Amino acid sequence: MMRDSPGPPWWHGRFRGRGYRITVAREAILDVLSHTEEHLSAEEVYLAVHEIQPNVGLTTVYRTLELLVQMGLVFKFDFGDGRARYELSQGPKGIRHHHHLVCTDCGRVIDYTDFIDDEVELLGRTERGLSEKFKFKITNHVIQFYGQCDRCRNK
Amino acid sequence: MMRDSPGPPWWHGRFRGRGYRITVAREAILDVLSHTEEHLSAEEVYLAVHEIQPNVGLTTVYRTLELLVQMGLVFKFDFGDGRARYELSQGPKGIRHHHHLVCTDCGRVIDYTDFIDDEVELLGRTERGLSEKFKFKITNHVIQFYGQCDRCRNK
DNA sequence: GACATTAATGGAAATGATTTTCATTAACTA
DNA sequence: TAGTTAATGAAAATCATTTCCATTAATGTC
Repeated sequence: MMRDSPGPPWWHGRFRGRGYRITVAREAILDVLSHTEEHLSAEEVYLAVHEIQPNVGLTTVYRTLELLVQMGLVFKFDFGDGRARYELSQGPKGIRHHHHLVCTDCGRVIDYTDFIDDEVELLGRTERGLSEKFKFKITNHVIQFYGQCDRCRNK
Repeated sequence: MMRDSPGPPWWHGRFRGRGYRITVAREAILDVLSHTEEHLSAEEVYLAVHEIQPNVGLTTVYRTLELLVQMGLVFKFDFGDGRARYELSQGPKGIRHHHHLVCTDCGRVIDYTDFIDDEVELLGRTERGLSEKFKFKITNHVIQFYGQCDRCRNK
């Protein structure tokens, strides 16, 4: 994996700009999020953060994740297993934009990037149309497919 | 509003075919769902059902909604307000296929049918591609846009 | 139509994710 | 370095959803 570049993390500016403080807890949470490929739940983030900063509480993790979602730095998903899942929306490395394929039997989630270009193109067009018609300031979208994965189908 | 056609409701066959019983509670729940334009939560369905059949419990509403989702008769959505929302997926009247636009400030949800044809076309194509590549049996999809509605923007 | 079988039900209790409260701590600013 | 106040953490509260289990009622059979 690529080594992190030196100097202050890319998101410091985003925080300072809005008057948010840069704290140990926030550093740790963003560190965890930017070093995983998975769709972590709040508790999973908490456990991972605990390895680095044992005195960061679960409450803070929830609060911070919510803040990051509001700021647009993190996407929040519902894959139907009763807990929210979080994912960095972008980053210095420019995480590849993807959508999700969810198995309704076992809960497995597959990130796919195929067809993304067409999807993004259509979404952009739709977004512009909807913004105009309904006077919405659209900031985000979700596309997900649900079904049964191969493993579950052959059970 | 159009009067319901006489004879047994359209969904009786779907139930009988799978060996599910036709009960008072299920009749009432489907009745409520097929006479609303809204995205009801389980509790809202319960309250509406209570008007017709006061002895149907909340537990049964949850169970039935889950069953209907499994059967594909009902769609379950998460609009981010902490409770699931349910909507008849189709019906005798062939409810217009639509997608959702959600205000992240006030929670308002707008159903839109604009651009639906293009969306459905693309989704179909994507669905076929994904099914093949990942060996998924895709049964459903979700598209939603999030943003700030006009009212909330001018506050 | 009465009967047997068993799916379906409902109320209470349990669960579990997320939020609230509030006293304490630690970033930032002057 | 001190003052201001946003941020934190632990415990308690919330609240949607699920589980348990004794009871009821839908369906097929005689």
